Amino acid sequence: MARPRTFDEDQVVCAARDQFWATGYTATSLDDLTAATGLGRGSLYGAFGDKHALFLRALDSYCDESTAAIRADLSAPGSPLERLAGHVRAMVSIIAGDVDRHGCLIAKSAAELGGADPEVAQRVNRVVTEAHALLTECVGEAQRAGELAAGHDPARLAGLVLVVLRGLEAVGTCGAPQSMIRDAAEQALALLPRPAAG
Amino acid sequence: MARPRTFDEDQVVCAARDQFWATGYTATSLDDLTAATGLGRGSLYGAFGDKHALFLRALDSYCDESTAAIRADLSAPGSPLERLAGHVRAMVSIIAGDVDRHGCLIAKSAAELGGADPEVAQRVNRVVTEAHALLTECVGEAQRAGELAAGHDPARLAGLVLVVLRGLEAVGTCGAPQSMIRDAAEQALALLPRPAAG
DNA sequence: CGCATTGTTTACCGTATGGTCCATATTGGG
DNA sequence: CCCAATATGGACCATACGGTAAACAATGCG
Repeated sequence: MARPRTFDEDQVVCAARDQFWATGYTATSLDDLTAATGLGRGSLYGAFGDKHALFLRALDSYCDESTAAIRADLSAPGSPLERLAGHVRAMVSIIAGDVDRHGCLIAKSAAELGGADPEVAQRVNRVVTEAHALLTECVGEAQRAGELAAGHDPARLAGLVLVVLRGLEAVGTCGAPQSMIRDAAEQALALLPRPAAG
Repeated sequence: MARPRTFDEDQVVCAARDQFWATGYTATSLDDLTAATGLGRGSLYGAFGDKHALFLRALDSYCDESTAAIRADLSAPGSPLERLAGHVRAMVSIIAGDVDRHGCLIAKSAAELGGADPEVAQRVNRVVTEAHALLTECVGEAQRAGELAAGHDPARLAGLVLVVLRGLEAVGTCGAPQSMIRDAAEQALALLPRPAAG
């Protein structure tokens, strides 16, 4: 009935996301996007609307993958505390291995647009809320398993873990050495309140 | 001998800094800057060079004030641990009171330009290094005063505190509720390793 | 009072921007 | 084979961008 598309929409969103990730929203031009995706302006606008809509699509893709990665880490094999530690260490690996200093697209978008763009702010806030919920669940499990002290509100404790995780990303983006990032993560894990011995 | 300037350079840098702070480097136009500073393009370029140089001046101003604020908090009256806690709570107040979601200009600049602009990266890294040094000094004092457990490397502990501080800012920028920010800060302070009782 | 020197103002420049339009190409249905 | 329908690619548009230049204003010195 009509000419079929020659591209895969998800692949294009992925390419656009990498471009936005590397150069930020404002500093990414339409020419950058056509070059990154291989699509002409007409196709891009026909399929996604405009630059801002494409960015939201790209951001959504990143957010979905981030949340899925957290969920995967926290539901991996192992005890609750092992899974929590595994997630923290996985984040450390990503942050310490980020040679290009692209940072996290969510943090980057929040910094660049969060204050002025409600659609971005809403997405960023949603990811943080979901991450907190997942961490809360895992902390609760660790408490019930006797790996962490009961008597602490798991949501509050998960909030601290979330703050540490975002802090690791932030200092990494600021160029802190890998050793500081690894050390801080291990200290945070070690200082989580354990049950009284015996 | 020559016509005198009609503006105060520091005041102009301050106005430009606020504009960059609000809208970011790339999204701030020359027109925004002339409007914010009240100066014409000629004066701006005559006094500062170009947009990038003016941004670096603005960033330097912000960095200097930030470092000075940390130093002031950590050398306020009170015991070392009280000063450390005072600084953390001061940061919490700033973050929780940031209704406009401007965030921290250093974090914002690091996110937007840190990966591509070595001059920005260097400044950001310097502030983080200085903050770490100041925190290390204060943590060491707290250990010597018996408020924190000896036997922990003060630099490592200070790294964790720095991570938590930057994390508080990051989650604040992401729209986390004030309660989470305050809670996380208090938990972090409470979990710092104390000397064994007795 | 000139005059050199510097600051200020404004018009202007070339370019890059986000976005649109249209001619062309490719499909399936009649 | 033609037509409706959608996709593609590139020319094109108005505007906004960072930056420059030149005319003009204000100062101190001689």
